Amino acid sequence: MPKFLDSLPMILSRSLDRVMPSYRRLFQANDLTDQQWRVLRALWEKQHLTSAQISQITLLPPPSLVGILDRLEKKNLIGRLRSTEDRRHVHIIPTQKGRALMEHMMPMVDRIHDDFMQRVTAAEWAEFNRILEKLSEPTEKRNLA
Amino acid sequence: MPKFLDSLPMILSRSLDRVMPSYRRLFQANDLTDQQWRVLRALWEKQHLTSAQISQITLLPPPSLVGILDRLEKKNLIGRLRSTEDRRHVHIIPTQKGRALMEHMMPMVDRIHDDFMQRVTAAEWAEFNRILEKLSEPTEKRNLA
DNA sequence: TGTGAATCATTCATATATTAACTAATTAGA
DNA sequence: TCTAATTAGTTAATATATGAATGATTCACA
Repeated sequence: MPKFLDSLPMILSRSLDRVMPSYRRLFQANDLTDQQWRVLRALWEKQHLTSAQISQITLLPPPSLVGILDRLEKKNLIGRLRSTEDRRHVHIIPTQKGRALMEHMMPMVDRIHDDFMQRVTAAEWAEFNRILEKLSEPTEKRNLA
Repeated sequence: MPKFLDSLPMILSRSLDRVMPSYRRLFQANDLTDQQWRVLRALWEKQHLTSAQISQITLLPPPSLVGILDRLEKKNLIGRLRSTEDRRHVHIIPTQKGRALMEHMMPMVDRIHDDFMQRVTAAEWAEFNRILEKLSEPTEKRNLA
């Protein structure tokens, strides 16, 4: 008798609802939404990404990404640059101001992450990821096994 | 060096993105959104809930719930009934049509859940829940320990 | 017993999610 | 080489999320 609250979607949603506020306080203090930070965070690892790549990394659907990039551009945190080789691609590049904000925030974001990690052992974290992967592994991949 | 994609929010978001499509196909076949189904699902266990109770159970924020209830009411799946004892409360009750839809869908929703559960052992599922609870336990509760 | 605090549902403004469709640019193949 | 199929980014329509504020009630309690 699976209870509603113990279903996989509800468990994951509830955890997200509990985890996000710690991050969101920091984002709001820097006038960013969760999603806007995700885009900057993706650009932290690689300063030169196309819109499609950012969508893949951040899990933000392309139609949403358009508005998010618009607002980041309006705040002068990123720039859009249409590719010359393949004119369908648009390269996203952080501005000076964007890089400065990222450098300001990254240590605090890492700190929040570390605080969560301290709640469990390294073995528990590994086990958690292993089971979650089994639970949510894409069906296509499963059929190959 | 915590990588972006391995952060708790991204891991949970990615899993949700992978799990939801299985459910969403069923919801769409019955002309429901994820959130609209959540409300009906809550009314499955208890056919008499106030708006605030539904918000707590479903994790749907009150401002969102207003519109969701509006649309369920327009589809004649639920009814709103203002309480006589405390006129601030609004009781939400499934209609005949709503109950019929719930009874039609519940077995299939349970089936999807069971399919996910078959991916892991009972021990793994328990361990998963235990670790996730440690990871996302509210701060207030943690301070009491 | 009156009055400020708390509660419930709601509205408002803005940002994002979802699905379908559309445009411009590129590629694949007959 | 020319057209059909693909791809990247975008627009459109509708639904939901988030945070602040409001209106109507009810509660706490001096």
